[in-house]
Amino acid sequence: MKPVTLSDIAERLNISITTVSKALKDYPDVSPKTKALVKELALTLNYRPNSFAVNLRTKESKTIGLIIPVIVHHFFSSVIKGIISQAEKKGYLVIILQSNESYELEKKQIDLLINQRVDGIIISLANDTVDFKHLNDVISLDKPLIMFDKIAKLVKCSKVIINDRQAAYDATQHLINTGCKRIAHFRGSLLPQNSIDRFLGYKKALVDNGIPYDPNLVYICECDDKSFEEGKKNAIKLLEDHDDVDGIFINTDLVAIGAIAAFNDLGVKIPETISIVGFSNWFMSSVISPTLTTVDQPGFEMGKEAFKQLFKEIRQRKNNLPVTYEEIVLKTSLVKRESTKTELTNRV
Amino acid sequence: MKPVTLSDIAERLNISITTVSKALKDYPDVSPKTKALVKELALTLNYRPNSFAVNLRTKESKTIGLIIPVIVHHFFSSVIKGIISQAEKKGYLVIILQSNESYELEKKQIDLLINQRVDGIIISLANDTVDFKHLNDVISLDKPLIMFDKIAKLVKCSKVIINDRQAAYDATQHLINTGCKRIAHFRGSLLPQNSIDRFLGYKKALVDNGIPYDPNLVYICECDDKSFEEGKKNAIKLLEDHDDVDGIFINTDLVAIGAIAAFNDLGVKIPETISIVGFSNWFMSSVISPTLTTVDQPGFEMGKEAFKQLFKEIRQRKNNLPVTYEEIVLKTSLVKRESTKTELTNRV
DNA sequence: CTGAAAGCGCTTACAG
DNA sequence: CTGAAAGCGCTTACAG
Repeated sequence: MKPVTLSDIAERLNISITTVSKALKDYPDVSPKTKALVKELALTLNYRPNSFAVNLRTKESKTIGLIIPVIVHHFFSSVIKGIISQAEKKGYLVIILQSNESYELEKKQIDLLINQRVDGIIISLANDTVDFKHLNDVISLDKPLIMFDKIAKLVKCSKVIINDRQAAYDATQHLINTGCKRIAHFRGSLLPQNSIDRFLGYKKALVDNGIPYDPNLVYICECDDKSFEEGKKNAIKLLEDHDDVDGIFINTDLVAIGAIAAFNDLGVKIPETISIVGFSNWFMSSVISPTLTTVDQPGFEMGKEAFKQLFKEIRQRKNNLPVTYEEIVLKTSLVKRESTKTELTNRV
Repeated sequence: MKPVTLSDIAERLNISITTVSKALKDYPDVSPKTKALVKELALTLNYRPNSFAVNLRTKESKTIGLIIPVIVHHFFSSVIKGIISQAEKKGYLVIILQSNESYELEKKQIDLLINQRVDGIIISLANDTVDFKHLNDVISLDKPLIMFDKIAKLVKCSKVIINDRQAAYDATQHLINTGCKRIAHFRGSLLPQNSIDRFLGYKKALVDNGIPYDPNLVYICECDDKSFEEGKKNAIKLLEDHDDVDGIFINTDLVAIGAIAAFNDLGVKIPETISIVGFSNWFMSSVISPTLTTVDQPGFEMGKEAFKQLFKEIRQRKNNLPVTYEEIVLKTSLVKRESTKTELTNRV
């Protein structure tokens, strides 16, 4: 059964394709009578505009692309949900690709999306990403690009982020306020901006509180598929290397949960012997034992904001208005749970 | 900057559009010299075929649609990953929609995808879905449709599932083998097929072991956003209603984790007082305390198989071959952990 | 109020 | 080996 076209309707009603097209789109210069006839027939024939033809004519696909490092991931799947829900409201569909934290794949996927002629792209960078040519390509093609979470500061486009440095500072300050004196940090890979910023926030909090920064207390965890294992491994290593550590600020909840598992196995008491603060507030963190103190990162809202900004820029470009890049910084908060002690009162 | 077209290349080289098109697609009837020239220029101009025009001509979009009930969900996000990874290999992109377990939304989304003219659709039904007209519409438009996990038995299309009944039977049998005599069941909503099948498996295991089936021991949990809370609530209720229960088989891990949280709070010992078996093997289940015995459901593989079958049917239709619907049943296994006791040996 | 016509950028059957 | 031409199904500026 071939799909119904405008010309099928035109033929049946003995009018022109032009008029059918205009009637369906409620142009003011079509008589109400004709409109009614056309619309009725379109309905009974179950007419559906051929999106391929519409796209070709309008040069728009009402589709956007999303590239994320990992899908099976509480934070990122929340972002996906935020983007999709917002896109749907505006009549946009979302094509999702997973870079697997690989720079090479990410480049290929950007290319795929450009070829597909999506109306815009939202991306969170792979840990691997060392070069931003592929991103600048998108911009030079005048295609809206929004980065979120793992961004590249040097790329000129809008960004949706949190204040990673401040959030990390506050998390570390909390450890200090609860009496920790020797605080380690499990950081993420070296390249991602947020991993750098969280590290800097940790360091600054120490220094501001007169605690010497000791690079030996900083462990790197590759936050990919094996985050949990990395957390376990590094927790054990930390204990061997530095048995005087009494607190750890950890880059990601999943790594923190690995550390907790290791400490539970070894009989190390949390928070009495070692306090732990994570980052992201995965759902899991509220149900493990002990529950994890962590930074709440609003994934769903970040997704929503990312799409909203993208939509704004798509419209601006379409109307030939100047495009303004924005840096949208969302609020985070520290969720205090069992993995840290109560803050001491009246500290100076 | 306008995108480069075939005619731009043709003009520059003073040859026809036809020849350019054929050269780029390596038609045998173009001279090697011309091919080389065309390909080189295409490369330097960074030519990208206009997918809208290609789609219009070929009537294919190399894009498929995926509708899932929830995205922030370990099982479903694993399926997404499986589908996307497989689709990418075959050059297909995936548009993802979330039905939020709503029948109305699901209907709208099917319509959206048909309008978008995706090459095929993969779906797991919403709990709400009572009627299958929208699905039969897809089929009558001769568009490939694959259902997975939450399927409708009556709809004639390929399906990727597990043997829910058998898996539930085995899970319940395990509770019996570990000495449980009075076993409750937290089931899912009434409509979904897998929720029904898991219930039937539970029931059959009881009967086969000479344990009377008691409908009062079956609690319904709406497995949506609030699964965890539902698990908590029902666990408390169960304890009030029937303090002699010594085992529970629970429809979904997240609900089971809620139940565990409630029992931990109340000081009810797991598995000594009550044993618990979940379903799905979420990552979380391996890190909570006690770790959860559960049925491993291969989400990633289900996604891969679903796409493979879809791809097969797309090809069959394209080549006017008869389309054969298949029911692909993937293996599950019971993962025994701390929430159940060791099986008694030499039982008859 | 209606419609003929051009054109979006491709692909492909056909002629030479 | 090359190319003119038709056509995929729309939209829209323009003429009447």
